[in-house]
Amino acid sequence: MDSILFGHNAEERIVAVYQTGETTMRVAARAGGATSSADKKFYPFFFLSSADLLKGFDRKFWIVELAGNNFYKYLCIFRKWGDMRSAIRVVSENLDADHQSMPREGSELPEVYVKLDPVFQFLMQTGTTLFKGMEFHELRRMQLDIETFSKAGFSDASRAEDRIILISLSDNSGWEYVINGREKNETEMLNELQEIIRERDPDVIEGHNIYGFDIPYIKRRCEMNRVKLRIGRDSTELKVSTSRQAYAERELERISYEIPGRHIIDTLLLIQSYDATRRELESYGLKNLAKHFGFASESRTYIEGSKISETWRKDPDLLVKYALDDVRETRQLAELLSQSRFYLTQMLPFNYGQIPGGSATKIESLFVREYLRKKHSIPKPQIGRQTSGGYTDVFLQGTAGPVIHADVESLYPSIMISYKVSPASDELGIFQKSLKHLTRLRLDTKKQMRSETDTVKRSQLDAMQSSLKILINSFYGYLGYSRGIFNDYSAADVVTETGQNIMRQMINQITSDGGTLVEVDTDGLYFVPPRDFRNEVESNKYVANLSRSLPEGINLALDGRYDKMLSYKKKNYALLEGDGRIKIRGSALVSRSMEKFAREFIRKSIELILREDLKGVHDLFGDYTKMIMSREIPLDKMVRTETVRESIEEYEAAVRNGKRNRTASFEAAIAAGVTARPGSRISYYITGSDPGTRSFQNARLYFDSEKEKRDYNVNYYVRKLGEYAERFAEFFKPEDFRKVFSFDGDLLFSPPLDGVRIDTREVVSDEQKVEEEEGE
DNA sequence: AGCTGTGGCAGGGAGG
DNA sequence: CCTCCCTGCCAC
Repeated sequence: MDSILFGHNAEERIVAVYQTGETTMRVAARAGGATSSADKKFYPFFFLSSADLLKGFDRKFWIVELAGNNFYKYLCIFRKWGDMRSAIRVVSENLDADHQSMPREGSELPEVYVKLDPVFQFLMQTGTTLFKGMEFHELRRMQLDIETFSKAGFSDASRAEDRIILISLSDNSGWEYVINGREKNETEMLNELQEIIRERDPDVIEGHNIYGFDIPYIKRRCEMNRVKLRIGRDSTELKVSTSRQAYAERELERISYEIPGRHIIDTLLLIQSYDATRRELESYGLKNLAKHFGFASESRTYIEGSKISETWRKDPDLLVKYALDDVRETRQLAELLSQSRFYLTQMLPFNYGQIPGGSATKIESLFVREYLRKKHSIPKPQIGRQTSGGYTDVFLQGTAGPVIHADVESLYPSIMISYKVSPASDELGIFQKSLKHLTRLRLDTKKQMRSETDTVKRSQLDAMQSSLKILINSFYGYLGYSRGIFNDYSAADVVTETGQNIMRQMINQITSDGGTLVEVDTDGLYFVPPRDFRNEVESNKYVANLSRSLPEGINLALDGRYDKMLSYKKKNYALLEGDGRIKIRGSALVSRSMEKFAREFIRKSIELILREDLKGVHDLFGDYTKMIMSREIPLDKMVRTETVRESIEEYEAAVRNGKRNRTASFEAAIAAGVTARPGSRISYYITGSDPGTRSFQNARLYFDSEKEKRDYNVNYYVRKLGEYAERFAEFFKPEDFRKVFSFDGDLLFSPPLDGVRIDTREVVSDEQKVEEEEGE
């Protein structure tokens, strides 16, 4: 490569521009990496296991020999970008569809391995990551939102009579602007948009569902109006790259957009990954999110999607206000969700906006970049699997208190550092080095954060330390990751088994001290402390004592104290906090797919049981029975909502082949003629009157507008209520359970509950079972 | 195109 | 009834 001129100086943050002889390439991260030509993938660099593969093409490549004993010993770089069809053929033939897929027993991995981003960034930026040294607020972020007019009531960018009526823009300096379709025709609007983008020169363009709606819509209208959309940093056009993917017997086309020299951030994607673990959001609509996060302004203008065109005719100024509110909320949402991604960009060899969702990919990119820098060969994945996991046990079923929750701080990372666990293939020792470095960096950042008084700086430091935490916690998972090139299953087993031993040691200690264990899961223990250690100060002291018995570098910390705990089964329990609040954990007790009435019933029952109000539980059960029988409960509370993992086509094929059974969710969707794709949420309820009905035969899809229909199967749901109540049978003697969970109907008197108590019992823990077996 | 792991509970259908 | 097997959701 003759010269590399690369981006991100203060004035012009083009990602990379480089020259190879007579050809100049401008690269915006991945787009330059993988182009498609005549169905042959074209990769500018790749790793090789043997240099022989490219014999005869010497003029076309640079082949860099890498040191060490790992599988891929050569790095290959194209010298020129033209005329190399045959070379590409050689590469593609060795690069079948499996080149990055799971290694299988008996099948050899390809001789060619592609890992684009780290190599790219290494070559482009000589190891310097994007935005290095910058603070989030220095980034020029522009928000964009369009409103469209449609006679038909829904937007279709390709329809001649539809058009863009408003383009609202804002940026983080507080600037706001609306390009108004009353004054300009669409061509003028699109041209003005380009002028503004060039003039204000944002680093980032943000929007809610901007990939799914705004950009493609603008792009299509530009084509129809014969306007070139030159909004790249060097006035190049918006780039569209399509990739095909064979999926469920048909081809899906994936479209992605790039603005050379700028970054696109879609807040919809950010919120999806935010909610992936939390699952607390009802909807991903901008207005709902603004309310949820508390930045919806009180004077916010709300207009229903279907009323946009009508409002445009009747009250265009109102629509302008509405459009501005949209960009303001987008700005705040991005502010909240994109900071940690910004700081990750400074650490990882990825472009902002292209940071991968998966944590293993992030870690691996660090390794590959480092190996490249040292010109060292890279390994291929191990075949096999991890065989052990976290230690989980329950010792008590029923109620107990007061209860302490203590957990080993960063259990797996601490073990990996203290016991020097690292993958066998890591010849350069990067795993330990980067894990230690990132851990130290995080501790420093947290310390700084604690002493920082300025709220803006504090939130920056918080974003930084939380992105570090994400990275650090991924190291363990990466060891057992089947597709990780540096994976090492036995190292993963060492980590989990060491963790198990540490937890067993804690359990034995607490028991011999006279404490009572309730539940243990992976790195945390719930227990009633020994008699003399029950108030806050003493609890802290006790946990500190326990911690001292652990190996160097492994620390136990007090995480919480609770007045009472209701222990149901492993990973399923409820906690009563000092202030009266209740936390419920576990899919058997809280689940988003569960009918709302059931969630309510379980939550209320738990609350009453924790407060020892068994008469209350009895009445509650009676009330719910009555409310179901009289259809007093609206339909929306009887609905189950399930997320499906397959399309209807895949489902039907699986049923045909006997690979799976019919299920209510799919049958409801099919009966209603609704499509379902992986990830679709299907809401349904059971109709008819037979209580023992097979649910898939009587499942009906639920629509939001049908709340008042109430045509649900009363008998089925009464039975269902009984099944939910069955969960509580674990907490009573059988005869007591029958007294508490009985429906009095027209009886004048309820059965007396005087002698009824919560029956807390010891569970034979897995540990004891093992001991018994050994004793035999 | 992109994908971190194991452990555990519940429900439902099918078949014995 | 019971067991097996699958799916979905969740804890960590």
